[in-house]
Amino acid sequence: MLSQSIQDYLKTIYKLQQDGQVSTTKIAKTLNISGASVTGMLKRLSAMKLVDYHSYKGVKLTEDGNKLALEILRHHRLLELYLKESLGFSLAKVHDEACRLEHYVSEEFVEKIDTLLGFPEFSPLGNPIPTKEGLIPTRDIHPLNEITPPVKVTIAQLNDADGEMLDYFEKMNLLPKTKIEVREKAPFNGPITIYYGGEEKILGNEIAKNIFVSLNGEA
Amino acid sequence: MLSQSIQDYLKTIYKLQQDGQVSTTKIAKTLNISGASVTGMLKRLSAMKLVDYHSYKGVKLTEDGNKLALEILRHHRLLELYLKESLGFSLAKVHDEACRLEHYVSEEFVEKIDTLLGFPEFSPLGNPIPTKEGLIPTRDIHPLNEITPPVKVTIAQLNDADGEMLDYFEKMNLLPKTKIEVREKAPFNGPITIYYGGEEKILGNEIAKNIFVSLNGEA
DNA sequence: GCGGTTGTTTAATCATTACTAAAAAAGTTT
DNA sequence: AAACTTTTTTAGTAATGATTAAACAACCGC
Repeated sequence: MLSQSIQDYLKTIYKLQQDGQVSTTKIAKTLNISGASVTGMLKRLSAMKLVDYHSYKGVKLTEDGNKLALEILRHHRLLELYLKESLGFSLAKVHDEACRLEHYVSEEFVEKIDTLLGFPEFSPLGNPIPTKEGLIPTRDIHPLNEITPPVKVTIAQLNDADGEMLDYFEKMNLLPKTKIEVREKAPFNGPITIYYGGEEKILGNEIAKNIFVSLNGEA
Repeated sequence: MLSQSIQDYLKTIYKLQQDGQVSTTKIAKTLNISGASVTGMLKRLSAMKLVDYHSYKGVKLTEDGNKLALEILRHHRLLELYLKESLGFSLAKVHDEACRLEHYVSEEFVEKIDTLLGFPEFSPLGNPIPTKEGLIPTRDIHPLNEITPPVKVTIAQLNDADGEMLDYFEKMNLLPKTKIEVREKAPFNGPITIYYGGEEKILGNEIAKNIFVSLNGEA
């Protein structure tokens, strides 16, 4: 079995890959460790053929690495849903608990909760749950920072990469299924003005990038 | 949080303590590691004030160590019951899965499954589940090797220390609630002849030590 | 294209937790 | 009590996975 650490690297690289080039520093920041540690681990992962890594050039998951990352995500997101639905955990705590457990639940455990939950497609944060075969359900959603106002949208997905940001979303009540009105968007990646719950709020671009919305009300 | 390794040592020492003096070698055998590793760890645990350790004299858990060991056991046994009752795991797999997860579930997780299960007192293997306050439910049970035949008894508890032995119990269908007839016991810790499920079986003393039975039919 | 900033890698270290081999202490025989 | 056996500890080493400090590469502005 892969170490917890390696699993975390793979998961992180997978997620960062969706946003473009993956650099040492990005990984280091995401995992809150030093860049040097990342370099060291990337060499190991490269030797294990889980990533393609070339000094100063960034990393990419290999076929194998990708498959493993999807398995880990599957565990994580099924656990999230399970913790919420079956054990009544609050959204705020679901992510952290799943982050710890995902490395240690057996394949059988995951199968069992998958069945129990009726083979769900999305986590409570709206993230797609890869199937056992590595297929990822898709929806027609858009990052909030690319929405052109004015328009009414529904929050569909929150990036589950950053625990602190999730705390913020929860505090702000910006959760999946919430309907919001996008009122204004300042140019040059400026802040975005939205209206929901009877109030107007302003979100920075960086935050908005992590909120995905659907235009058709699908949550 | 204590490392998985430290938690395993504490749990092991706790269990061995119930059988008398705890030596380096006993711990090493139980955990399947070298004696030298144990010596090293005992020094660390001693420095952490979790055990009283004096070279060549054996170990004892301190007050603090005992408290932690009970917490770990609580996690383990509640998980066992949960995996069996709520997720339908087979008895055979419950132990291993719980062994892995016990180190990583949060206090809140444990509270939730405790409530869900109705604050149970015994694990599926019949082991007492310590309460949050560290109290241990008791029953009037006896190790099978100390039973004087002939008498009919009910299996109440299987020691959950050794995975392989559990496999054996399961294969032999020697599980809690099973009613058995103790027919004969050879002197000088000799084998014990029992009858159940329409057959007569002979158990070695070492095995019998790990089976606890009740005389009053209570399982 | 030179100098500075930023990002990345190397090198040396540390903490954990295991290991083996050898030394030392304790216990057992005779 | 001397000799032998068993148990335990010491000493030295290894793998993982993190660290800092320093060297090195890449990019950016002028």
